[in-house]
Amino acid sequence: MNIKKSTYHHGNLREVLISSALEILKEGTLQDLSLRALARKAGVSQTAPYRHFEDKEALIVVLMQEGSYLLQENMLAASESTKDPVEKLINLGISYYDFAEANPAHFRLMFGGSLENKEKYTDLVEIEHKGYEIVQDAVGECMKLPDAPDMPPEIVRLACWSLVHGLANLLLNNVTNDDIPNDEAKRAVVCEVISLYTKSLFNK
Amino acid sequence: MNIKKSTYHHGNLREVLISSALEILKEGTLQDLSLRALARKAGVSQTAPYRHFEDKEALIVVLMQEGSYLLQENMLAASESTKDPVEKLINLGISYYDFAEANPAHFRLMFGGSLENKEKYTDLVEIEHKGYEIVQDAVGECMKLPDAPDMPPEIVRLACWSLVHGLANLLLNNVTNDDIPNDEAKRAVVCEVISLYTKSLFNK
DNA sequence: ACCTGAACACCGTTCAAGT
DNA sequence: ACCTGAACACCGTTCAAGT
Repeated sequence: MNIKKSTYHHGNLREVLISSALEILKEGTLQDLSLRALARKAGVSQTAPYRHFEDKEALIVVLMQEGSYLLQENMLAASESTKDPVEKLINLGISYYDFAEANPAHFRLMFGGSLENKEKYTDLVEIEHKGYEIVQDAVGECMKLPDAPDMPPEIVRLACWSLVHGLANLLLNNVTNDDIPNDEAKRAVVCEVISLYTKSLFNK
Repeated sequence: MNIKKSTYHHGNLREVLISSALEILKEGTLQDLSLRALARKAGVSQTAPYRHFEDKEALIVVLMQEGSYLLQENMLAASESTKDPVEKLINLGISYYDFAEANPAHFRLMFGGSLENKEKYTDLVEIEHKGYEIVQDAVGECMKLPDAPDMPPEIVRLACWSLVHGLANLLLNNVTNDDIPNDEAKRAVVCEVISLYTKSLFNK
């Protein structure tokens, strides 16, 4: 029968801790994310996680990488739904917002300044770079349009990204006091703002 | 001589705690902000702050209000430096960024989703509303221009605010991996992005 | 190689007690 | 009215010890 008994404990504690952490990010807040809570969930001693993560920051880095993957998957799926370059860019922005709304804690962890010296984590930097490239490519296609602004594409990219990022943050943290009744109305506002933006930029 | 001896302790512990907290926000990170640390700084027992703040959240609300005042002062000062409506809007945006760069921890506290139910705190909501009005007024003046977009002004306001807010957040948290060498270069990029935006919106 | 237990220095918060 | 001290339930992290 060759039953694999949990050797000493799991053997795959690292994976269990990560997926527990992802669950907490899905359901709870950043405050709920602690190494001790993860250890408790896994039925393991408080100090066991330290065999797999040097410290809490190391766990956070992995979660940020995981978040980048998820976000990029969403963005790629959204951009494939059309051939028109401006629509592609719009869909990219909306999918960015959708990710933030669906994963608020994860989004905050990724973009809330959790890391003091991000440059240290080259893997993370590399993965995030792929996200930049997705935006860069989409903006690049739009810049070929006849009415595209006469500006360095990096500036246009940063502008597009800032708009969507700011929009997601403001709506996520309930900063705007426009009486937006529900999530559906929120999303409609997002579409409107993004459309206004691409129209202004590319005259389309 | 009528020397006011510190009655039992200070008498003005509340004010001392608030200004200590502001110091911590100025010099340190959000993690450094704790009621116990404030009590220690004031030379008072760990539980003394609870005579002046119901809980940590109550302190945070006061700090958010204080931050809104400061930000609004900066914005008003910046917008008074010119008569041109578009320049006014640009200066407003730059002053917003400058505040974030000069007060990163305070900025994160204000806009990082620190509060679960902000609606409960009517004083805070009211103060923040004044900030919205500053932006609203500036955008309103720009909307009178001949080439202004045919869009509800609330949408244009949210778009302007989102752009600047996103820009501040991305640069603050080192999310962009463009090799921007120093703070001066960062600020130049901010000016460039904001100018691009107003030019696209108002054709100016 | 992987995990435990005790320990240290932190948190927020409550509650009875002191002036 | 304002503050203290002890206590409880949490953190992150270290270190010696166990399997």
